[in-house]
Amino acid sequence: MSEIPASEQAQLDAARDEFVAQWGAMGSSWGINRTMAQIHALLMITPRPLSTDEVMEELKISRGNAHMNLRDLVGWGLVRSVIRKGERKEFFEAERDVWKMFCTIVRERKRREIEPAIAVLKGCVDRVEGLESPEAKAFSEQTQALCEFMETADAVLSRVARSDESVVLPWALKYLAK
Amino acid sequence: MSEIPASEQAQLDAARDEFVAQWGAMGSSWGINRTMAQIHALLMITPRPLSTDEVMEELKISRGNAHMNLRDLVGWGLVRSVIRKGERKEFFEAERDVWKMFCTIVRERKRREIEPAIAVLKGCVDRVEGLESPEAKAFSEQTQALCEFMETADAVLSRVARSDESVVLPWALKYLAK
DNA sequence: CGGAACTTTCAGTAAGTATTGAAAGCTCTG
DNA sequence: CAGAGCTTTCAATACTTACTGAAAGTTCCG
Repeated sequence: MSEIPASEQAQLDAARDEFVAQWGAMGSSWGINRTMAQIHALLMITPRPLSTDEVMEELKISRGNAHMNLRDLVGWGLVRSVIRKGERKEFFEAERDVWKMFCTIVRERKRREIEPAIAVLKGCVDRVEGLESPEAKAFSEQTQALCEFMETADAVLSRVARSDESVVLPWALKYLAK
Repeated sequence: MSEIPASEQAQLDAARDEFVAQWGAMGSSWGINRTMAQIHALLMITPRPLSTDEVMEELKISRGNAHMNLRDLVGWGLVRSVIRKGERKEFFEAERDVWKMFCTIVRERKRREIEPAIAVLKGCVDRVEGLESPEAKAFSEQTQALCEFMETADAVLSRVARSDESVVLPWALKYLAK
């Protein structure tokens, strides 16, 4: 049996806590709720599935909170639930491949945010069709430019996130990075 | 003098309000404060610089709020202030070129969010260097993968946002979009 | 210098979001 | 079909973030 000094364990625990806290803070600034980001962080760095109770315990959060955010993460496709045979409890495990994670996030944000935005912009463009005042012209031009931009972004992201390409992607991007 | 029927004006106003409201809502979901996004929207679709008072009036917000958010927008480089000769008031005008806007946002988010994130991740990697337990190994591998990912993203975005390329960019991306 | 015109700050408050904890719902098993 | 074990929901509440409005600060001009 190999030795794992208590001090090393403490050092690791501290690093893990730091990571979870920071990932949570980052989430906030990207419009993602702190707890959700923390749970995600915790699952990413834990090499085995965790139960709701373990998540509650680690992060000192309530059952309701843990439950809801785990569900959301599953909804995003970033976490999957695992049922062990013979156990009634549900366990959760995060996708650990960063490129797959990236593709998943791109795909979801595209669906949840970019596509609706395009619809809204198109609506705005339509509403002023045919108006002749200079103000109307300015409005129409700007909304149309934004709309085209979003459509291009949408198309580019579709290509980038095409799941069967997630193996090539790191390679391609690293090349792009020069 | 050309005719601009009141109904057309009303139609335009409604469309403008809709656009401002929706852009504000979009901002929220991207972690940007609603008012800031609304001011940005308003300035984008107004073909002349506006004063703080005009912004307050249009959006029905307080002076303090208008002021702070205008400052933030200037800080992001999305809005510039214009001083007309002979006038003491300050006016504000948004960048209208969507590709320049895009580059500005990329550059700022990179600086404010990606770079600090890389620093944090590096810190986490360092803290567990040399630890041997399997848990430590898992942690170290995951943080390292995230760190490399962020560095690649950082490099790619640097290239994309290089300001002198903002003319080629639309072309390049439209090509990428297939 | 006095004060008009405008900008900036910030304590207090309002509005919006996230969290808790307890109750209600399932589902399996004896 | 009773109840243990686990999940789900949600009203109440805590926390966070954004906004207001008034006061203080700056700049310019006669």
